[in-house]
Amino acid sequence: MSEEKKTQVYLGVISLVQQGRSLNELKVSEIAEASGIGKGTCYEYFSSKEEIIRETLLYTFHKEFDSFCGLLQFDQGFEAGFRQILTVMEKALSQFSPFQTLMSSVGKRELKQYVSEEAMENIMRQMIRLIDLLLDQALQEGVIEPQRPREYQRFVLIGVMQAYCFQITNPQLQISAAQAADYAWQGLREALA
Amino acid sequence: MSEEKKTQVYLGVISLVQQGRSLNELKVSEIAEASGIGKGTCYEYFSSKEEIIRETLLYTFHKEFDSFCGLLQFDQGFEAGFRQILTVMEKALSQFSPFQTLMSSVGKRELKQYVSEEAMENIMRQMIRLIDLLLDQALQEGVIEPQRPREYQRFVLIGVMQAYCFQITNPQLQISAAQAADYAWQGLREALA
Amino acid sequence: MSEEKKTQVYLGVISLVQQGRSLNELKVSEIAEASGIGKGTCYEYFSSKEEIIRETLLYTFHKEFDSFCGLLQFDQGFEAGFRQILTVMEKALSQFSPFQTLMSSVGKRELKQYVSEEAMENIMRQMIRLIDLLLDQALQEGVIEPQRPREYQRFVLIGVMQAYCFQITNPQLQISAAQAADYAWQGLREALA
Amino acid sequence: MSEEKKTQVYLGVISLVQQGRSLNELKVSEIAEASGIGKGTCYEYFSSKEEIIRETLLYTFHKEFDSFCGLLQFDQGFEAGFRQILTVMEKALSQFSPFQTLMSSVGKRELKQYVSEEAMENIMRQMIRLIDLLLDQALQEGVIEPQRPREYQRFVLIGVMQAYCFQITNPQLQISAAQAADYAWQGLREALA
DNA sequence: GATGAATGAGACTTCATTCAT
DNA sequence: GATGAATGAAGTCTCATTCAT
Repeated sequence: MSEEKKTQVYLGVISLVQQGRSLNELKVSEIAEASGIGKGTCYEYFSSKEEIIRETLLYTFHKEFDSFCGLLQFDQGFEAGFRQILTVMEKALSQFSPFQTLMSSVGKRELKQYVSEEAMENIMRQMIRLIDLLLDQALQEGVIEPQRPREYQRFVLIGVMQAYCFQITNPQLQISAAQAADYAWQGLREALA
Repeated sequence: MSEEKKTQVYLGVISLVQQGRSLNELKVSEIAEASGIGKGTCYEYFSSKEEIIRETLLYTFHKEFDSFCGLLQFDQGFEAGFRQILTVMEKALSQFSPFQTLMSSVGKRELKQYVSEEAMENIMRQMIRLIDLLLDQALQEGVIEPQRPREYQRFVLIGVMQAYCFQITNPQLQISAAQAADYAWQGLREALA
Repeated sequence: MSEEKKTQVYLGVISLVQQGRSLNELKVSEIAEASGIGKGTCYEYFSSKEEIIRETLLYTFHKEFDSFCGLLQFDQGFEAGFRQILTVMEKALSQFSPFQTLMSSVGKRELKQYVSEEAMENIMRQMIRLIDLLLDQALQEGVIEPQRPREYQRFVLIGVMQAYCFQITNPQLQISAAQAADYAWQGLREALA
Repeated sequence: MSEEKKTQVYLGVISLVQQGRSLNELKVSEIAEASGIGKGTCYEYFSSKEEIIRETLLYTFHKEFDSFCGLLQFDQGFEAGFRQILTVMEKALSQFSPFQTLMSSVGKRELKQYVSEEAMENIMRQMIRLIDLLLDQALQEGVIEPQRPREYQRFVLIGVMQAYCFQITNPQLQISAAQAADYAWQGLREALA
């Protein structure tokens, strides 16, 4: 069936990138080989190489975003949920998740070539909604003070998560993941309490 | 003189990228034309297209980093200096500074192809030193409490700066630059005081 | 099939050289056109222009050497066989056989670039073997005296054959092929009887 | 003076070829460097690269031919003179004389591109004249019988000289230069006496 | 539907030649 | 007269795409 074959191609592209190739140097012949299909067959399901890459990016993002959301736990309290997110992000970053891997091989500029402005905005909207869900839970549990404007709350949550990722991906800062998670939690508390 | 011609080429590349082209789709003929020299002349000063791009990245980064450092003010107090940095970053991001522009058109993966691991680490080291300089000033002025570990201090400073950049570059969050700067300062104070 | 396409290319190269082009001035596009295939197709069967030329030389030599050997007749006596060789060489030289044509457009120096030292030595070894076969027949028939050392016999046979070729290819000496063949036979007899 | 500079260039070309480069791969920049002059200066004395190569070939040939003729000795008898020629040829071949070196790097085909048909014929005429001079001396001394036609005499002389060169340049035949010279003399005597 | 041989546009790079100094 | 920086025509080779099987 058509969607299966397409997925086969997505997985081929992902495997190549995970082997260290960068997206814009992939050849159609490589993709076909990595996907276990013939070169010509790619053109039965996609109209061009660019479409293959664009759709692979979208596929990967949705897959990863869904699994990311699935891992979220709102039932064991905000702190547990927050730390769970950090863990998931750390795993994604250190294990080179498909999405992370793909993203690291395209610049923002190229990304726009592949993914429409609209798709990007949609993604961003979903992320903001997720952030707000988390903040709502934190408020309910009284972890953070209610009087702060929502914009500031978002600012802080984004900040600690980004700082966490930065620490993880820059070993020169010489902090363990656990230590960074504690700092993230501490920073969040102090800035929002 | 040789360095002048090279600079001419760097500027040609930068102008192309600022016109919206992405680094890895540039043709040598375009670069030559944008630089106002003949195609063959490029090869008098660089041995390959890759060398042109690599050296342009290094040139741009060093130029920008120097000018960034030059704009720092340590003499009017920490808060003024901190806000100055935010302003500079905002200007760089919103005006598409050459470096920002170039960076947005290469993924991390490609970046490694062009810039050696060692050069990357060197850059990171310089940034950490800069962060520490700022934190030292904040400590001297009593803006932040001395008992916190330096790692945590860095974590927070990086976090607010990254969050600030994130707000600036994602207009969907609907915050003005000034507002975001206030949040950054507030977050810094609350998390480190 | 792969070997057929390669042969198609060999024939293309040969036809170009027979039209007066010299090997090292051939362009891939010309070769492709002369072979009746697309430029890119050449690179499906050969990895570079140099490989095309090298393999064409080897192909042509083997083909010609085989047909040369096939024309040899050991069954009608030494003189008939010897004159047959001269005839074959004369035809090859005057009709611009593929091999002769190719050889005339590469210097020894270039030849070594294309054909390995080992291949050259192998060829030479085969030629010596051929010479010895002829000399053995001459000895059996009593055309030449047995007491001469084999090295001298070879020396003479090579000498008359080379002189014959020299006469053929230098019309200034104003000898007909038939006359030259008679001289070759006479010289051989007198020097070896 | 003009001729001096030209000679400087000839010597530059010769030195390059003696270093193993082949004529048709030389770059003007290399020739200029090897000649110790600027690239542009070449074009003050020659109108093109082809002219440089053509004139170098002519220069080298004439120089070598003259020195070859100069070494000939007609005053110590034919055998001494004949053997002297063999020695000179052997030296030229084994020591890679400039001419020999240049010749080995152009095919006959290329040679025609560089040297006019007329020049070639002229050279051949001179060689025939030389051969005839030698044969005259041999006749005077009674080394060879007078009744043979001149064409046959030439045929034999050319044959032994070519066979000698062939032996020298093909070590696989495993004959020393001295042995080959004896065979050459022997062959000449037997075929012409 | 699946394939991969064939293709040619177009990329990078070289280098003979020019010309301002 | 001497130079070499600048040039662009032209070469080799790649690779996305097509299409006959």
